[in-house]
Amino acid sequence: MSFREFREDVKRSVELAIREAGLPLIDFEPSEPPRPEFGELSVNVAFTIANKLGLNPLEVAKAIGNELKVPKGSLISSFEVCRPGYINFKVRYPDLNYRSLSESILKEDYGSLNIGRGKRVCVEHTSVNPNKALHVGHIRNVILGDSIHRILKFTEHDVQVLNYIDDSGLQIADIVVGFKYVGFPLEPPKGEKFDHYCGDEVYVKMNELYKIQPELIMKQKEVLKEIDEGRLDIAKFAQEITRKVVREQLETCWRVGAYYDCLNFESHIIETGLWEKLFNQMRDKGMIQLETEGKLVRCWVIKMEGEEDEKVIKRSDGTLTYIAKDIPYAAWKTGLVEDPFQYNVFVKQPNGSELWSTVSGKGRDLHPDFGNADLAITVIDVRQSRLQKIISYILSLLKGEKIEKKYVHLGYEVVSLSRRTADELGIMIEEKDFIHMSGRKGIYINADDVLDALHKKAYEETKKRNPKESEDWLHNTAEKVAVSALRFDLIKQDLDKIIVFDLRESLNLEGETGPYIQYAHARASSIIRKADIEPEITADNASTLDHPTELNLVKLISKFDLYVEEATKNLSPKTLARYAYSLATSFNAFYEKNPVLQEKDEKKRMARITLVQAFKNVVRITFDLLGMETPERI
RNA sequence: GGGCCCGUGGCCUAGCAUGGAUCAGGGCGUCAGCCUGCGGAGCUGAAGAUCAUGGGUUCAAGUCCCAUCGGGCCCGCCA
Repeated sequence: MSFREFREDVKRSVELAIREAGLPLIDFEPSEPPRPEFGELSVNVAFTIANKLGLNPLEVAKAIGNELKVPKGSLISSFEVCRPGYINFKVRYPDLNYRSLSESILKEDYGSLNIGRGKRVCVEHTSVNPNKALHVGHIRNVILGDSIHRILKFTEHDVQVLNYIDDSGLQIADIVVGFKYVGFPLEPPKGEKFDHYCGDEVYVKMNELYKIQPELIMKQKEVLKEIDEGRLDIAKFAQEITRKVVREQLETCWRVGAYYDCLNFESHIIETGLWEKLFNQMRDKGMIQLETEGKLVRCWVIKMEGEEDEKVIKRSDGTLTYIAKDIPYAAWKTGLVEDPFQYNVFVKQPNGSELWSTVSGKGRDLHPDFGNADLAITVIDVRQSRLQKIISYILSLLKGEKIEKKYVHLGYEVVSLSRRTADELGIMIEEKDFIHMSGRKGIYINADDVLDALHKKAYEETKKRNPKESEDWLHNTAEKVAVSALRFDLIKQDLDKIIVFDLRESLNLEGETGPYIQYAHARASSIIRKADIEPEITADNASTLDHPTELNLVKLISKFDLYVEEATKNLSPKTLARYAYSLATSFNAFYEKNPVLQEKDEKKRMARITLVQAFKNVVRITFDLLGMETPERI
């Protein structure tokens, strides 16, 4: 928080000086200068003012500088008017050291903000069709959604995490046909997870079979209709299968540290009459029409303003399309309709929390409130952008006002496989550097397999460094390292960049990676363990921190809440991932140059110990916000 | 055909919503170094960039606007 105070000190005193100098007050933000000699903050408002008045920027900066007074008790140590027209400020380090370290040294909630107080948010993520296992691409979705939920919670939003389970689509019919009519055994081969088996074996093979035996497509349609209508036998069987797959998928999600509050089964949207209600509303408002001629005859369609084609929401055979069911769901999320669902606990999660789900028939009387959020965030890849826009458009029509601020599509680019990894998996790929994943075509790498490979590598590395530790401890630690490697790898870059996943490259645990940061944390932990003393920062010993690497680390720590704010406002976990990395780099630079335990000067030693402790605490909190762990030793 | 996104050293990437300071940050890879001090998953250094191209706006453009080229995606009675 202390760097924020410094920034406010700078801003306020400059504003005052501008007024004193009789210049027009223009809104500005102090920013960080490119070089350390220029201080810690810089103001370029002189350029804007000069431009407006047709004056020389340097003259304007000087005029402001002449009126500038450093307020007593502020964190400003000095300022200087520089060449083309900047006003540069230096921070009073001894004070920043003291304030920053005493705030950050132990507090669990250091850096938390209350910007979300009273705001109810639901985050929908994962939402993988329950006919297959999660591949790495899905993990990008899971960790994005999970990290955002953690960050929003940290900033005091009232967050609920939803996972939408499409248990009534064609892809479910595919595996049901496989089990019921093609004769795939219900039991997976020994040692294979059921979700892997359904996806890798049944689903992929069914899609090949349709080409050879077109009569199966008739079966597929039949089954779909039965599932939709909820007719006893097949529908019940489909339910059993999808729930079984969901349980297995959740294992993978939990493995990477993602937890949920509620599963929304698509079938319940029909069952509760929620779809019917929305359908009637849309029809009465004239938003949808029944086509009476043309190729879409007997379909109910919606036409978007400025769009050529209409979108089918109810097929001529009476079944519903995917988007149809998303409309009531979105309406429920944003509180446009009363909650029609019944709930029960689906499973107790490894973190101790209860995961609820919508249920058929009667659920529990007492349950948490779901839906009805001030802000609904849907995490889904960019290929869904158009559809999400349509949904948002429909919601706006239903509500009678713009809803863009309430219904947010958080889109991200897909994860593809590198040519090398595709080759190694035996996937044919021609002329391209990468290949997009496809569940149906069997082009993907399962998340569990990636995690297993990472685990194996991390295990070897950890064992080298901790040869005497138990197998249990080693595997436990290796898993934490593996998860941070994968999560960090998938969260560190911008959402609009395609990630070309290369298994061999991902196994490199050096450089800009999660394990690099965990390693720095483990080094810090080792120092604290050996110091075996209660860290204590005082105004006196804080002033002994004066090496550039010490000050740099203090400065970064003092800016934590500014990064939290940015990450929250932009829904951008990447910001915090980069922050964590810069903390670690900065710590390693400090570590290289400054002995802690060997330091002779007692005050200095204590100050450094508190710096190490503060670093440790802030990395831990940051990693926590990104769903990664920081073991004491790795 | 209509729409969206990307294009920064051999490869990957930050910076772009709020345009500013004659080193455009990192990482991987390559090469050369660093431990009788707290963990070498580390640190230091070197080589390597017409910020895709061409215009425009501006005192100032990697950042804003337009066009072009290259790559990806979306536009289904699939989800």
